[in-house]
Amino acid sequence: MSVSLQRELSVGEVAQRSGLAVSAIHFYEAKGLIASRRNAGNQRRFSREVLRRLAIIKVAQRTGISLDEIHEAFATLPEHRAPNADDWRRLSAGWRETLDERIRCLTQLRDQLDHCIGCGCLSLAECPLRNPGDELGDQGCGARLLEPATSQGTP
Amino acid sequence: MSVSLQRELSVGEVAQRSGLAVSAIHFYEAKGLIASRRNAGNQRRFSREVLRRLAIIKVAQRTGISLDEIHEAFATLPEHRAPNADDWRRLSAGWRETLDERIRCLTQLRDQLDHCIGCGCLSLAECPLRNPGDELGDQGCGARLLEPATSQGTP
DNA sequence: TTAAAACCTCAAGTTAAGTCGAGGTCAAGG
DNA sequence: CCTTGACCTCGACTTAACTTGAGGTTTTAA
Repeated sequence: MSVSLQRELSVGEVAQRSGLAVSAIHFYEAKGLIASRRNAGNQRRFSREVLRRLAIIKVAQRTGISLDEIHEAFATLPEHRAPNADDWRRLSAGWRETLDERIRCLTQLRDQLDHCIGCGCLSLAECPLRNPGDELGDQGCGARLLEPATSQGTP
Repeated sequence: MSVSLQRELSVGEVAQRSGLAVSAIHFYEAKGLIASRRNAGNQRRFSREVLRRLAIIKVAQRTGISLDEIHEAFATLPEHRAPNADDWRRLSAGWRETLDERIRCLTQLRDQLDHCIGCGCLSLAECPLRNPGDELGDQGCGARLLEPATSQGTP
C-alpha cells in the first residue's frame, strides 16, 4: 500500500483517513450519502472527494443535523459535476443557521434555568414561569420550563 | 373527578397536568425516576411532588441530559425526606453547567464553521483547520472540523 | 505459492426513549 | 345493573445510527 497522489482509496484507507469505522462507511454508502465504484474483485474504490463529504457529514452531525437531512442537502448538489467550493459553502451556510438557532434555544433555556435557580421555582410553586403571558419571550424553542398551567386546581 | 387540594393523582391526571403521555409516565416509573403507591384496585396514585419531578425531567432532557443521568442525579436526593428547594437548586445548578458546556461547544463549532464558510476550507484542501497545532483552541468539544491530518499522502 | 489481512454481503443486534396493542380489571354514572 | 372510560400488565414495535457476526472471496506480502 504505497502512498499515492490521485489513486482511489479502499474502504480501509477511507476509514483510517476519516476516522470512521469501515462499517459506518458501508452504512453511509447504503444510505446514499457517498458513492463508490467497484474494482474487478468487487471491492469498493472511493475517489478522494469522499473524504470531504465525510468531513461535511461529521460537521453536520455535530450541529445536530440528521443523516436524512444531510442526505437531502446533498441531493441539492449538482449531479453532473463534482461539487465545488460554492456548493459546499451553501450547505455550510444553511447549517450554520440551524446551529445558530440551536444555540439560541439553549441559551434561552440556560437563562430561564438561571432565573429558576435564583428564585427556586424548580422547587417551589410560586415560579413566575408557571404563569402564562410570556408568549412574548417564546421563540419556538420547545416546551415551557414547567407545567403548562392547565388552569384547573391549585386554588 | 373533582378538583382537589391535596388528593393524590391518578396517572391520567398526571399525564394531563404534565403534558406527558400515560405511557411515558409508566416508562419513567419503570425506570425508577418517579414513584407511586397503589390503591385498593391496583391503580397508581401519585403525590403532587411527581409533577415537579416530571418538570425537572423535561428541563433536564431539553438540556441534553439522558434519563440515565437524570436517574443518577435523582439518586443523590435524600431518601428519607421529600426534596426541598435546595436539593432541586443543586441539581439545576449542575445541569446548568452541562448546558453551558454544550453551548460553548456549539458556539465554537459555529465559529469554526464561520471561518470555513469564509475561507472555503470545507470545500478545498488548504484549510487552516487541517493543520495540527491548534490544540490550544481545542476545549474537548469533539472532533476536529476536518480529517485529523494523518500526515501521510497529500504531498 | 500460500497464509494472513482486508474485503464482500446480509441478517441480526444495540441503545434511547418511548409508543402500541391485546387481553383483562376497576370505577362512576345513568 | 350495566356500560363506558380509565387503568392494569406485558411483550412487541419504532427510529436513528450504527456495530457485530457468519460465511465466503480477494489482495498482498513473504
